[in-house]
Amino acid sequence: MTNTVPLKKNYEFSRVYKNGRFSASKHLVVYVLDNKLQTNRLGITVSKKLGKAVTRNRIRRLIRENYRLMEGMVKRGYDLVIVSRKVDVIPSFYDIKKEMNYLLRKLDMINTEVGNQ
RNA sequence: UGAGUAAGCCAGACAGCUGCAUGUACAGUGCCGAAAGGCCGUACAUGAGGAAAGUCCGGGCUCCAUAGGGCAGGGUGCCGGGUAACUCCCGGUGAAGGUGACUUUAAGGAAAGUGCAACAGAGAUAUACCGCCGGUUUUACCGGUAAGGGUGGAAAGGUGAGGUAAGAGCUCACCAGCGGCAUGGCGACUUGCCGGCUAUGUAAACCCCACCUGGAGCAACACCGCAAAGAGGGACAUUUUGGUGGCCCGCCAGUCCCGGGUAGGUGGCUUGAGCUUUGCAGAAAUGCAUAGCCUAGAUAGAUGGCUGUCAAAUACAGAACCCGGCUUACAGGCUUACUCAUAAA
RNA sequence: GGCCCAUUGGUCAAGCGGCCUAAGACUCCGCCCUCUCACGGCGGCAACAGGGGUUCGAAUCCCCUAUGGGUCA
Repeated sequence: MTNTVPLKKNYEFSRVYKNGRFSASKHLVVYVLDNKLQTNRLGITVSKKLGKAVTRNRIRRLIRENYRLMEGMVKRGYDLVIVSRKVDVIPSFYDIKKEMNYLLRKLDMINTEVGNQ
């Protein structure tokens, strides 16, 4: 993830929740806010209500891997927060991929020239 | 073959592509920096568990006094051993359960004292309702009695015989309980003999006895930087205030509180009561010796993703200062020893 | 990560080991009152987080588990 650094502080998350645009699907919610930087900042939220440490680690890793694979297509200069919603079964890699692609396109975050290559 | 008991082991593997963290090496005269150094890149090595979990105990470590005294509080509770220590482990004793292999066991003291024992029942730590026996002023009283009935979790040892007006440890035998002596054992205790003739239960109720126990926790603590403070207001003057924690003493300091303000970094952070092999001691837990090994260390938090093969494999579950235990969760598979039943030889 | 606390009807809650078949209030249901509704009156349904242990007897005492919450930089 060469163009992305982690989003760390609680007040940074709060700013994105309060001021940013969002879009939701079955398993995910994505928040986006312009950060006026050269890089993107990514925060992943998996609530303790979703399960124990192994389950939460699994979801977080799937989200992170999918973001890594489509990072080249995402526009730069934004703060992103991806929240996992409560579900009964852990979603698969391809579910996450499909939903993330859909949500980022809906929020106009995909760089079309790179995406068409 | 079936049923079971005990002890122990494994916790998907391999291959390909592609990511992450740490360490080591190398290079670019790339970027930042005064420098030390840091960032970026490539290669290689290593990279979660038997419970990492719950936080129920015990320690190491750090700070508070070098952890001191007394009271209070808390914990443990058959005996011996092991250990750094333990509410742990091993072996044994007693008791309970099982045909058995074996399992379970908070198992000191009720004769130091206090409390409690609802309802039922005549009576609950002492008693006389029905009854039995004797007597009389004969249909109800008095006396004796605790065999029998009934109540209860528990009714002043149990069974049998003698004895008696009827009965009773009143007497005897056996059993149980208590005390003494002896035997075996380090000991819990066992076995035997003798004695007196009876002592409700509850201590996971207060308590007594013995032993242990200072408090807090890596968000401890140490250092650096920024900011703040050093301004202002208030308290105290050694019988006070704070460190100090449930209290008192003792010790230490000369200041302390309010107000204002608080988004950083480094160390602690992994070589340790460590792991593996062999030998010796021991019944075992464990100890000693020898040889070899280095085996996660993150800081929004690293082990991931996809594909293929194996009959199937997403069981429970993710290190956060580190160890020793306990408890709880758990798919499937394997090994060893033993018991019972049935059959065959 | 560490240290603490709590759990009783749908909700808020009281409860000396036996008087507990568990107080009370709100809610809900039925009846009465009223022309009707509300208020009021009468009656009813409904709970000790789960599992072991101690005890004659446990909501209460002890242990384990689950869930919820607080606090520390």
